[in-house]
Amino acid sequence: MSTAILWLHGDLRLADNPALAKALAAHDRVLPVFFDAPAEGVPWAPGAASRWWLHHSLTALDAAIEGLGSRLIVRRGPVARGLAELARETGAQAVYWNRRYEPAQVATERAVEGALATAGVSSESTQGSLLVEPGTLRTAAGNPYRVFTPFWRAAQKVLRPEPPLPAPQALPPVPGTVVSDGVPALELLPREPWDAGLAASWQPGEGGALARLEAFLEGPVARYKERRDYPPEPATSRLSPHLHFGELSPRQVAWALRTGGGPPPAPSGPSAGGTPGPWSGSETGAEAFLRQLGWREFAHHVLYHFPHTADAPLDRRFEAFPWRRGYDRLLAAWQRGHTGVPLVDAGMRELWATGWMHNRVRMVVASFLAKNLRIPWLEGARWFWDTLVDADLANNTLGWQWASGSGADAAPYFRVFNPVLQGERFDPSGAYVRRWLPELARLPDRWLHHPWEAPPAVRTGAGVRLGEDYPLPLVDLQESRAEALAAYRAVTDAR
DNA sequence: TGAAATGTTGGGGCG
DNA sequence: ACGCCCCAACATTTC
Repeated sequence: MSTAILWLHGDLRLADNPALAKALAAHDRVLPVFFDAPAEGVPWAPGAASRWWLHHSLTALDAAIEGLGSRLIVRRGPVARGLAELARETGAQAVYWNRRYEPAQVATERAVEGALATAGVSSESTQGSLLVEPGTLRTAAGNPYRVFTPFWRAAQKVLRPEPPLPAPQALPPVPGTVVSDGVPALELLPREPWDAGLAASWQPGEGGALARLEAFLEGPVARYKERRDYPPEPATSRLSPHLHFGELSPRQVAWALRTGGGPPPAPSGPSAGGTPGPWSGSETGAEAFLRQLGWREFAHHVLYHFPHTADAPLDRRFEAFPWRRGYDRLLAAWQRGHTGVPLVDAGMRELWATGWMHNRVRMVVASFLAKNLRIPWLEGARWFWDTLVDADLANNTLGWQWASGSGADAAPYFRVFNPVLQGERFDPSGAYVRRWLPELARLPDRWLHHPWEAPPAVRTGAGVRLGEDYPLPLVDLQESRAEALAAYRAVTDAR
């Protein structure tokens, strides 16, 4: 009897899992194992919201695996030694996993390969978490892409629609002698019960992921292109945490977009060089959403090639940026949604309450932190890391580098969002701000996004006393914008 | 996947 | 009728 180990590693699903399929095809027995290696103090160890999600996702996965006649083995790290020991215990000949591309994950996989080689066990890794394997795309000059548009153009040339692999109908049982610590032993849930808002907003696990995908395809995707930028509307997919934990693969999403999300793009055949992109004219909702998956690809690609960017600017000139000093009070106000700028505060409160924030608002709050407050973007990245259920090192890093102007893509430093204009443009009815800032709900639309400029009588009539019911803005938007531009100019001029 | 300043144009009020 | 000015609307440039 041949035995394989399936090391689950950021791919908490049974459908479209290449490592699982490959292991099942080649072995009589497949032992699914998850390792938690929560070394304290390690940079970018999972935050509180991620740990909450992981607990529930693992619990769901365990139940699904039991439904197929097996069970999930849960153990504590370190992974390399743990896998070698499990192989010795069970006589496994091979370990299968799907590759991941964050710097620490790459290092862990190298360590696993070394330990398994020493133990005489073979390593079998497959690609399942991205549409395009990092390292395979290069510019004409042979460099990794740093700008999204040419990256995505190149990616589309190699992308082929592929049907996802089906989930197995059954799994061979794990021998009773194999010990699992169980999910609760990982102590992933918060001690203080602050997670009610998360539980009300999300259903972690493969079932929840597929349900969310189906709901998106049945409704919002058709008008995704037009509505995705409007925070009060339920126009986005909310698939990000499911994708992060691998409860759903991008290949499943891409396939569903082609087959179930409106008319499939015209078959363009094997790419003829020189033809315009498939959606050079009018982009459909499905295509616009696929482009967002493209940003996820791009983020992973950039972090893979520039691993220092998780902690330092991609553009090294920005290491000399004159950040504000002594910003504790301002940072705390931003984190809690007490900046006095309604769209910023609404976003930060949505994040705290639900573990998620609309993408348009993420850009606005990030610009406000890095530019108007001139607080180091890493502080924002760390807060997002701890509070987002979709916290993902590649996406978070790219997003913050983009917003701070120090990183990838053609995002010039001088792009400073004006949160008042952004509010008036993307939340014109004020529904989003009123939902998250009930203390401002009675302000008329005209003043909702800048209450400090409202006539006193209007504020009184709406029951808003600035400085008491709602704060005055932490900084003057025009002044702080000018200061940010001056600071950025100082850095970018000094080559 | 900006915002603000600056430049240009054209309609209309008015002397 | 004509020129002048104002200014909204739009385009371009700059940060």
